[in-house]
Amino acid sequence: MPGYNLPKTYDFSAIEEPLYAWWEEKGFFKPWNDPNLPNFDPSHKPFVISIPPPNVTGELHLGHAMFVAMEDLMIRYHRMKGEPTLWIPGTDHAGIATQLLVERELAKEGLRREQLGRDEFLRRVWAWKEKYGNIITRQIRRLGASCDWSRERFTLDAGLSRAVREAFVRLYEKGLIYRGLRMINWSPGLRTAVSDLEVEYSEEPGTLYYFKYVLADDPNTYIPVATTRPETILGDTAVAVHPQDERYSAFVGRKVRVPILNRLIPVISDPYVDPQFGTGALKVTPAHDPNDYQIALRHNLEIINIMTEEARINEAGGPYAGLDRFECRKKLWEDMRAAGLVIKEEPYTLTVPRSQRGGEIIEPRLSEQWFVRIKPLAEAALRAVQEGRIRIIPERFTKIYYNWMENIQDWCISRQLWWGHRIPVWYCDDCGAMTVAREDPTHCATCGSMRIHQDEDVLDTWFSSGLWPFSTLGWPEETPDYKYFYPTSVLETGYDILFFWVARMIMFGLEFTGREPFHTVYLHGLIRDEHGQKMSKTKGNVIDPLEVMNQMGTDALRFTLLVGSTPGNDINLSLKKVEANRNFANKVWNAGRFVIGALDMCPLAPQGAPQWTLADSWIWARLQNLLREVERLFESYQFGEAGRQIYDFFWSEFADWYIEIAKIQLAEGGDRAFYTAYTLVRVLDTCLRLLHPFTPFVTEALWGHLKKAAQSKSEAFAPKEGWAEALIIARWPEPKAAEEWEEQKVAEFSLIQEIVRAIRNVRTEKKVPPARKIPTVMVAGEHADMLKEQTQILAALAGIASDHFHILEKRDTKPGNEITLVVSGIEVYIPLADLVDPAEERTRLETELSEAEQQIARLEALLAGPFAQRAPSHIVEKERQKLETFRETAQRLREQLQALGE
RNA sequence: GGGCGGAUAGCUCAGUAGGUUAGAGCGCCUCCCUUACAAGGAGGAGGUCAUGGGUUCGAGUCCCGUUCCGCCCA
Repeated sequence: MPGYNLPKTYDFSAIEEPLYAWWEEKGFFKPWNDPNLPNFDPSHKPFVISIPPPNVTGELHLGHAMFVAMEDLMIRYHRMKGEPTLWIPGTDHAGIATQLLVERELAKEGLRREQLGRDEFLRRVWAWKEKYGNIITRQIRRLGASCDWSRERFTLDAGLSRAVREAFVRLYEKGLIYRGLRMINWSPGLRTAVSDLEVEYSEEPGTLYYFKYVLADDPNTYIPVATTRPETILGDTAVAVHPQDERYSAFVGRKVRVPILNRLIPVISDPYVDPQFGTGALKVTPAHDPNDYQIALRHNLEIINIMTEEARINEAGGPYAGLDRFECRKKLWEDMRAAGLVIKEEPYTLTVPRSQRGGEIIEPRLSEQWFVRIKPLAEAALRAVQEGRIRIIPERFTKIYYNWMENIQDWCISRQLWWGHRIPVWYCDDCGAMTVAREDPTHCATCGSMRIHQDEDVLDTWFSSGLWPFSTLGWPEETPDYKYFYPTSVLETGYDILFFWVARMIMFGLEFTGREPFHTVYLHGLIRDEHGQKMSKTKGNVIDPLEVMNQMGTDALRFTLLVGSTPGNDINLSLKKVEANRNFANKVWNAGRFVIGALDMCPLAPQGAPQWTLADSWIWARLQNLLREVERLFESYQFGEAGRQIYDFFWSEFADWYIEIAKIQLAEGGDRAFYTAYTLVRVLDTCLRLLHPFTPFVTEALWGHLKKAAQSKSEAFAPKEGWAEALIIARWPEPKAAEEWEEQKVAEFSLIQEIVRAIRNVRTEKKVPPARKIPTVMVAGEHADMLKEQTQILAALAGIASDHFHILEKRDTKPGNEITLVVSGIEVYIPLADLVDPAEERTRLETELSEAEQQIARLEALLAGPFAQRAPSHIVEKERQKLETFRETAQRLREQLQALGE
């Protein structure tokens, strides 16, 4: 009995790693149709996903687990459908994150990167990357990701760097990249610019500070002004009021004195000022506020920067120079209070810009940076979605995408970091011209001078990520991979990076390749804890996917993520759910053990043509229905629902009913046993295929055992197309149109199930010991023949004593002292004197009768109304059938009650 | 301020072709170690599908309004 040689419990820990190694070694992760090989056939359409590149120095979290599960599901599905399938893995260099990590390490040695110099520092980062860079990819393997590792890419690889260089130069040449002095978001901690998207705004309690702007020519008069950031007073270059504001019109054109510094600045009028806010007079700090900067441009105001890169006050701040921005706020305010310039303070809720990374307060800063002129790119990207060339799932995100694309601002792409793609721009020390080149230049393109130096900054990591779908395939080279695999098929990622990444890939893809980089965008939700809270270290509710896999297996985690989620919606993950799915994997394993064992209990070959039993036909019909459902759901990206249906079929129909009945059929021996084993093998085989994209390990392992057992038994158990080398490349089950006989068999089997449940129910109610067999008489009218054929099964499943079991068409003797059930018009009598209490029996029958009568009344009303005329006939017919059955049931119940009354 | 999502069993959620007795997992109650599986089996309790209207023969599902929770953008 080979089935029983398998362990009783599915032991994932012994199976996962070797299985993954085997898949990879066998080359199953590579597309079977490879444009680099001689037998390549370009006529097959490939299915391609490029992985959302994780941070090269990162470690696995549930977000990774989610996208790997989701993408591996799609990849395995398409691979099994026979499409040449490619999933390109890789990582990105994560400029800021990685640089921070290495700087932190340096700090332990008491070093700063400036002390090492750029080259030495970069050498250290690369060393770091070599050392820790493959942790994340190893962890991704652990999840079962079937990506083609021979094509792995890294954003700082030579090839991808070339793509970045090419992209930059092209945009520059088209005038879509420019350098300019702009108000940007500055991260004082990181000492670099960040993009708009990297800033988060949070409402926080703060203070509104009211103070006096004293008139230069009249020390006793002042304009009251309110601010949330008093330290910026040091950089004020005007006070602005609304042109129509009569309170202040007399002051316009005059000068006021900057507190403490005593600089004289003008009072101006500008419609931007909101007379309702604060005092209605606005202090203008052009170098430290985007709106003030605009005002300054309109009025030609002086622009005074008062802060260093680290947000300390610089020499422009006079006595406050050297103070941190918040220390300065306190000190200045105290000094102003002492000088009698303070009016009052009010609690005020402010909107604080914070760095998405680290959370420090972002400082608006006037600075020279590189920008992408985004409008033309965005317009094309907008059209691609509007015209349906790219579809976003779930659909509601298209609106969000439109909204962002329509209001997009130029993208600040320069970062004051060292780790990244250095901006390919050289400045001439002689003529001052810029040279922008694909190859590092040796001299100035304008004057020929050799005295040139490269821009110090690097590009935003997302700039290189935006090229990912094609840079990974060799672009700008027209490589065989690029020509065959691009455009890719589906881009799958979390909705939180729709703008950061997806939108930019679409813009860049269209701009550089002239094609949409993918036809479908599938967005998954974020993973939260079991009560919907965001996971965070401070809350202590972080679930480590590696730990979960160690405890419950990769399949359990994957199945939980896949089945517990719906497109675009967040998922609340609890370990209880993972545990339930571990149990499912174990259920599959054990059903497999049974089927494999069954092969030993049947003959090698049948004597005659199959005589399918009701159960055989039923499970087959249900399986066919499942195939149709799964196909429909996969096509509409409803993977979770598909998984749920497979789960339900496997457990509640195949395992709970068919396997139980198969035990009886196998015991019959002969052809019955053979065809039962055959059905078991076929259904299990099909289920394993359907489940494989969800739970690759347990299915592959079990399928291997099944294949071996079946092969060693007889070729008669092989699938039509023969046994594939491995489940991962076995054929996906294709659905067929429903056949005539299916409905009838399903209906008949439902009746069997109903009867069995009714008897089990009454057994429990009457506390009949499980082992006790009970006598039973069924009176089944037109169903009698059908039920007779199922005698054995009914007896076994309901615990009926075979030699006291009678199925009749009609009953002529009067009912005696017995329990009576009526199931869909079929009478079931259990003559057990010791169990019967006539009063109880009467009550039970009355309750059931009243329920039936309620249904009859409901259905009669329904069928008497407009429903009968308006609803489709098959729906009406269904209700008529129901009514008929209830009437019959009610009639039987009345007879019983009458008999009881005699 | 604009947009989006959610509200279904004690908890977490499915229910995306509208079909008339609303499902799962977990939790709870009863019983059972029956040779696939106690990570299991059998039975059971538990829901006016947030709310008010509308469309329809028929609404958890479609439309409009309201309330609460969450997210995104400005």
